[in-house]
Amino acid sequence: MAEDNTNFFGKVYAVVKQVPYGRVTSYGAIAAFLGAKRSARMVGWAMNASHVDNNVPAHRVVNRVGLLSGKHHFEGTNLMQQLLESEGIEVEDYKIVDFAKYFWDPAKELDF
DNA sequence: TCAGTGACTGACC
DNA sequence: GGGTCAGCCACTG
Repeated sequence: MAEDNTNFFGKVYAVVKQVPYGRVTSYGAIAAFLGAKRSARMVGWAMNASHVDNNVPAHRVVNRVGLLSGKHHFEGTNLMQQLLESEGIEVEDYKIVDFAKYFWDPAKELDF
């Protein structure tokens, strides 16, 4: 399941859970960190499957430009944005403002 | 087994 | 600056 870091999904969950409060990362960054940069879609798919696991802050994972591409997968139409704003992240029109400022790179900040 | 699909990304035009 | 295409891989019917 989510805690099993032996498979790709498990690794994705493990990384996403390490994202600090008030920070965000991208699908590509996670994929690259896991050694599968070309498999960013799998990260997104993992998020799709992670909605059953509340411990996975999927709202902190956005695409490479900071756009909340997965907002429609959250219950409300703006739940994802509200969650980010509640963490002090500026979000405008479903897009993170100063994305680079809040960006958290697992390859640099994390060390598996 | 095969084909379609997707919460992505980079390259090209 | 924005639209399109191909590559990537797991899941579903």
